[in-house]
Amino acid sequence: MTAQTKPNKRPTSFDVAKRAGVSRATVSHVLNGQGSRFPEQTQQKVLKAAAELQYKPSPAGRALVTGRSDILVVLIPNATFGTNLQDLVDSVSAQAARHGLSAVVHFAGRDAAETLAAILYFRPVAVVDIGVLSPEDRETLEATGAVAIPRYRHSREPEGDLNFLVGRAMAEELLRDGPRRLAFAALVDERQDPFGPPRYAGMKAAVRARGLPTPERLDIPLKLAGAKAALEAFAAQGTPMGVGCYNDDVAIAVLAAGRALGLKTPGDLSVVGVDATEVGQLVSPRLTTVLMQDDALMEQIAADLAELHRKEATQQVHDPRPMVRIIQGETT
Amino acid sequence: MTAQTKPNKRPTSFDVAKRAGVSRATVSHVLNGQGSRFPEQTQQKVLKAAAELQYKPSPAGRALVTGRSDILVVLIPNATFGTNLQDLVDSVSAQAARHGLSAVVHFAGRDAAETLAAILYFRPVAVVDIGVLSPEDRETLEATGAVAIPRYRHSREPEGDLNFLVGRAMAEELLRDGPRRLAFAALVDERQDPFGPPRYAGMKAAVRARGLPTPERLDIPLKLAGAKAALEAFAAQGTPMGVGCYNDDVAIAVLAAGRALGLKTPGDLSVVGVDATEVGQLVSPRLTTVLMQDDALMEQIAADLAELHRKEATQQVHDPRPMVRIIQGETT
DNA sequence: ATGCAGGGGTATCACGTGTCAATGGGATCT
DNA sequence: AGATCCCATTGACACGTGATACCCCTGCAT
Repeated sequence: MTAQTKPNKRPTSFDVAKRAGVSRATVSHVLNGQGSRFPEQTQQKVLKAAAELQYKPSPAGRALVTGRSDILVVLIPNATFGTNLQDLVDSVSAQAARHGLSAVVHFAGRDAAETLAAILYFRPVAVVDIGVLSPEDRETLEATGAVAIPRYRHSREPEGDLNFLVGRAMAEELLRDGPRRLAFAALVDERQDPFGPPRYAGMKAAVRARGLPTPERLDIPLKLAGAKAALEAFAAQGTPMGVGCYNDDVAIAVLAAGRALGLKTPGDLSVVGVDATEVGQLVSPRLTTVLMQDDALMEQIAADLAELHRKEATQQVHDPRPMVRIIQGETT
Repeated sequence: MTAQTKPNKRPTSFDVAKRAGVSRATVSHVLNGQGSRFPEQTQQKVLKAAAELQYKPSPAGRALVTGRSDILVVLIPNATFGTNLQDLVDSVSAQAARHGLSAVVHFAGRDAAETLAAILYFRPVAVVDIGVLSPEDRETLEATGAVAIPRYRHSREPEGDLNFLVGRAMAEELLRDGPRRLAFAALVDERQDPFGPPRYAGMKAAVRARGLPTPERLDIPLKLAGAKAALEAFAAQGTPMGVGCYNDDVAIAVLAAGRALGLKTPGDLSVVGVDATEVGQLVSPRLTTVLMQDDALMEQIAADLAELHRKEATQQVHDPRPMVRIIQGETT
């Protein structure tokens, strides 16, 4: 077989042009939305040929000439990857695919600079960032031409931040049946955690509004021994007490520690988690927890994504109503 | 300012060449390992210039000319993303970075063809696949020049599969104190799950070896009501019974269902989970669970990764010893 | 007949890289 | 001294695409 055998390569725009009987430039124009200048018949020829060959533009070629890839990075805080974040990833991936983008998940590392460098490597069209990047990082990112999503924060005030509201809701639930000593149970993990501080701040604000002493912060590891030790010092000051937890997993650890210390729940120790995890509703006692439903955030992300491949700037989504709801369990 | 202002672009290999006083071809040769042909002095000049400019080759340009990107895809089964998988991702990412590759996480979707297409889009150097891809998919993948990692399965026999061993260990633990009726509690989730079947198979094999009736399969949702309904039919046949669960979360659901049905654990209902989750050790009763420690798999992946940018074919790792260990809890 | 306008299409450049084939020059061999 | 060889280096091409500037042709007005 000396004859040239087809190396089974993916078709290029040149192949499409040949099949459609036009030049490669015409193909490029038609396929990139500039086709309105061409008569209907020509456009159809090109579209038909492209479809028949299952032509997909080469990402590398496109990236080389435009200086930007077709990649959308979804930046995930490394600390907590629960069902809700997974749903976010699924949703964003689906939307990205619909807009011809390819979504890529990236877990934020310990080192912010390293994380940013890894992202910049892809020269992405946009980065979906739900709180990992600092304002400076976002600025650096946008200086390269990438879009940081969501583009608008609905509020610069802490009171508008969803995680702040979560903290406040926890404190209010814990103080429902009267004043108690409160604490915030943070996650002990070397990975960075952007959500803990605002939740703690929310608790502190709610407590301060009632004239009660500032809740302290406990670092709760997800091991019984360590959690018990961490809770012991706080418990030694007397009961009853209430602990608002970073998430349901931490709440379960606090409950286990309380059990080991012989504390009654909710009598001596009441606990509130965050996330409304399935597991949290399956343990005994069933967890009281906070469900966050950030419709505004999701809508804003969807809107930003939709407006991405048009040139228009995104409008701020109309009705920002972050929602926080207490799921009543048996631990408060 | 009519003078040309530096547009602050990233340096190209041309800039490096200019600074080092050599040609661009020389730069490319030195930086791609072919530099042994050049005298030490020239290499140092190039390396120094590249370092000073912080030169990073353009992924797009490189991908365009080589037909392959610098991307390593880590394919994750969508069903279960626990701490262990996250550790795997971390480990692989770090190794990839060390070899100049960029790791990208991709969650397998429901549609296998779609997942494969999304992967192929990146034209990755390699894909780390711990059980999602079918043999045909792997073949398709490798036909494009990508490497499917791990390259070797240590055993084609089911007895060598780690998940099979997990199932067997669960059955043996459940039967430790004498024969009981067994069941496998599978995850009810629309997302695909590659690990459930081999675990179930392992249980069946162990049970059959003892001449006991085949364990049935229960679909356990992670909600109390649904889990209770699913367990009720099985429980109606009489006690005692033992349930091997897909993972610790399912095990917790089974325990909750048993509690709701008034079953004693471990008297009437004994339960074994998988993964040795932190939460599993914090609930009461503390979970008996199976810890998988697949050193062989991790070593194989590391070896494959290391040999990737050399041209050599990977040797099969020397000592394949998949390890499965029972963590004794209070549920058996 | 000549100029003009504009629709329809294309030649060509630029993007940044890896690599083959070729060049020049110095050293060695005959 | 002339031929040969090798080493260090480089020019040039190819990869696939988006976009700018240009050309050609037709129809119409002058």
